[in-house]
Amino acid sequence: MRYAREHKAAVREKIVATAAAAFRERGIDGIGVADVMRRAGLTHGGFYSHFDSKEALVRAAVAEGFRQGRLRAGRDAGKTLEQLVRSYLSRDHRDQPGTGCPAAAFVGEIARRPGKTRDAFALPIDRMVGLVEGMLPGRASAARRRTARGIAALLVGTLQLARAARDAEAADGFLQAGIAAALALAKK
Amino acid sequence: MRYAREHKAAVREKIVATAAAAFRERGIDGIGVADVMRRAGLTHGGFYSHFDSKEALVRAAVAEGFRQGRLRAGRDAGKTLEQLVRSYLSRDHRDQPGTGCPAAAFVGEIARRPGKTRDAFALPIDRMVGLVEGMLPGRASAARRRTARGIAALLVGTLQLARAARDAEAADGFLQAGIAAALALAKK
DNA sequence: TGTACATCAGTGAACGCGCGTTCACTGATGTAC
DNA sequence: TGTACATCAGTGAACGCGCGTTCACTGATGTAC
Repeated sequence: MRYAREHKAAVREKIVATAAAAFRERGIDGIGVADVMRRAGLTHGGFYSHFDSKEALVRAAVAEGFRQGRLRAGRDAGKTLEQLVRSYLSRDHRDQPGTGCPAAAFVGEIARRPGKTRDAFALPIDRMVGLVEGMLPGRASAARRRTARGIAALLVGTLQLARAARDAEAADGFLQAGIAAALALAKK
Repeated sequence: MRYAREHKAAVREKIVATAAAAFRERGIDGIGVADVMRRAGLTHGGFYSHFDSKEALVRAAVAEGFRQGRLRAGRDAGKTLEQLVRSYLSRDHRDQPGTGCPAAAFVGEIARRPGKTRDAFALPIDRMVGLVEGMLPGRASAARRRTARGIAALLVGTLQLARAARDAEAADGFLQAGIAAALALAKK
């Protein structure tokens, strides 16, 4: 059946948004093309009229995840660093990877992906560091960027360890430790 | 052919050591049973006389990785925290994931693994935090453990971001930032 | 305005491939006599 | 000490399954007349 003018672009957007959530929840290799299409309410055969390959979808989904994510420049620019850190290292974020930070979700897999996929990851990471940097006191400098990178790495590492933890004490303990450490670094 | 008394245990150990490296290099889902056996100089059919399933090997390999790893209590207990941090966040460690820290290698995948595998990860993480804690100044306390957790998360996050980076400036920049941040946290 | 045709997003069966796992078999060595 | 047999780690073909990808087909709608 033939569809109206903007139908295709809307469907593509739906597939990308579905994939962005599914990949973050289950890992890139943990979700197949057919799974994504089913979640989007379609059949898998039509996938290749939207994308050249699964890897092309992965690239689009990584970018889309950062666009929605908790560290979106637009949404978070008005926040203080403390608000951002507490939101990032919240139980809610820990328990909802599908709508959470793609940096934490993908950082472990991304190094094994093709170059173009790695590029789609590297640029938003730079923006994430820049966002943190902009919230730090003082003027822009190499030292401020260094601190921002440290805080970004701390956030990503903490969220992952909290998600990996087996008991509530450890899972909450990492979140608390991450918040305290991030605030300490910000004040230096 | 029948083999001498301790042959089987030695072969099992070889399979586990091979898997511990291969899983860290390529990810758990990135390496198959047949790959591991081939790397160990065997054929895949014999695998199941050593392990009940691939997941049983994963558990053994995770534990083995921590036993060899850069944060082994025995090897690193004499080091200062600064020495440990500089070794952990070295270019060498970044570029050699196969012989590197299993915490950084597996933390992203482990949450999606069965409970027993997650247990095999959680215990060594506790030991890793304990090792860092023991290197911090002051007496044991909730605050000291919190700082140790923050430093552990920072190390893991930094190593992963450095490995994911696309250019040398970012890859080295994260390592430098992680070292500076870890030392700052330790001094607090 | 009404009709015939072209379009092409979406369908669902099928492809080759690699995965984890199973199994009948092999054959060097330990054990029983 | 020498011989026959049992053992069982390792081999390699085969299993079902799900993956990414391809393809002939469908049919509602846009376009041409």
